[in-house]
Amino acid sequence: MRRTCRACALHALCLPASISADELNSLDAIVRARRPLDRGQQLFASGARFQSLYVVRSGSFKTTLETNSGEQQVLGFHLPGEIIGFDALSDDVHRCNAEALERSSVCDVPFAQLDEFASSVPGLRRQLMRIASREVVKDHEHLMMMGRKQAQERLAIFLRSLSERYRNLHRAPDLLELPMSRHELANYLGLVVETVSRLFTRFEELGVLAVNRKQIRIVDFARLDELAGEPSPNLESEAC
Amino acid sequence: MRRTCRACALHALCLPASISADELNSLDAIVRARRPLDRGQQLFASGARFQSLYVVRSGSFKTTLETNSGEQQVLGFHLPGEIIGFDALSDDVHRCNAEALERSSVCDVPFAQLDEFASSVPGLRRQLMRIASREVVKDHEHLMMMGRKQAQERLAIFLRSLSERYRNLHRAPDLLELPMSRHELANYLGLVVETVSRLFTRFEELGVLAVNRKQIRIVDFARLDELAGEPSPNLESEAC
DNA sequence: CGTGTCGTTGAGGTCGCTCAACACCAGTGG
DNA sequence: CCACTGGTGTTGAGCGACCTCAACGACACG
Repeated sequence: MRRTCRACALHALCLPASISADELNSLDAIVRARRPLDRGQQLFASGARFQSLYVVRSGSFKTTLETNSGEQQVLGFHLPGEIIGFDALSDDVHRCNAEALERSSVCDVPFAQLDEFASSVPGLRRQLMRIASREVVKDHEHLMMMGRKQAQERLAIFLRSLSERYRNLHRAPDLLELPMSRHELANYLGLVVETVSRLFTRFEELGVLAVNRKQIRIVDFARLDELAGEPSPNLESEAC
Repeated sequence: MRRTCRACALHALCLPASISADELNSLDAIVRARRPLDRGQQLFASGARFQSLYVVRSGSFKTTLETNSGEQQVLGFHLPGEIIGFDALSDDVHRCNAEALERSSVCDVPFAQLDEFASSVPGLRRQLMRIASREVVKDHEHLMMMGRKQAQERLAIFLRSLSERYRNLHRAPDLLELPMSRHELANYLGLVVETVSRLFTRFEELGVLAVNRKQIRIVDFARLDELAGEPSPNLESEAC
């Protein structure tokens, strides 16, 4: 089960990006495997002491934040190659919950050792900051979606972005197997589940998607872009 | 105009936190002052090449993201001691706009030199990650507000949080001098300006605030907490 | 088959948006 | 001194996108 970073398919997306072969071996010595988590199991909980960053190796996770009134806000969904836990670096306590959406496995990267190692490897140091920064950029886009977009655009933007992430993982970008429930998706989008359900129906009627429970096929990328509020340049709107 | 980090009042909040006196001098050699910006002037624009992180020294800034349809989303407001530019570390290009809300000054911290210096100073390295992580935590809270809170709660949460930041800066926490326009505030909260205006009126009628244009006085902190959706423990709601 | 979870659909209500008018203030120029 | 202007903030009326509530259908699991 334990494999080396070198042999890992996620190599280029992950921490090892842009470090040498020698250094890769040292990193391998730090990274620990972890027994797979089942659907619904927590990787860590808000308030827990921070020790490690986690890299999704297979499956998927959601991170959530609890309001003081007990509701949850889904902050993000995390696919293989993505790193979870950066919010905990601020004061060594996890600030959100991370939960497996399906049977999933992670690499456990003890931060103290990683930081120690990074001090001598500028490339790794840089990559760490880069990934933390990407988290910020991702959140900013999420914020823009929540603040300025209406329901239809939100779902379209989400599907497009998920498709893009699938492409980066060398999965078919038009065949989305949603790991999250409608409820979790709606929550992430700042909507209620009924609205999302109606949108899937509408998108199917428009010939943009083929929906079968959690299997979504994107039929018309150009129109999906339009629905996302980004009129594709090569396809003029019929109104003009 | 140019002052040292050592003499700076923001010392403890900023990058120098938890580094030694010697190291502080080295940091001083890196940091460059910059001529003050007037209200409306941009510190950097989205798409610009990233060279420096900026620390707000006086005044205040907003960061914004532009949608593809040309609208803006305000991502955050930045008070003295706060650091702007972390979103640019992902690929050395600024991913948002930063604009002065009033006459303001910043410290310019060239990142290449900072990173170089940080390699030999574990405390600084750690502090850099800490601040980046705080940015993530802040965005997560903003997201929760946008996703799960209604208008009244949003404004109350914002005012409470601003008051807290004032307290950290040793300013009176009940006397808020809002540097942003109603429009910018509404945008940040994911609302329209009319809604925010009505809320200020309502909060004043409720005896929670005293509002005079951009000068806001918090009259009743406990009730503001209630409006923020956090029933204060020592003050039971009159309904029970 | 019953039970529970999840997703879909319908009917009705409401919070916040849209649109429009007006108040307030500062700056400008006669 | 006042009129004029533009920017900013407030208020009112009406509407609509999304939420709420409720029922039902589909599927998994015992």
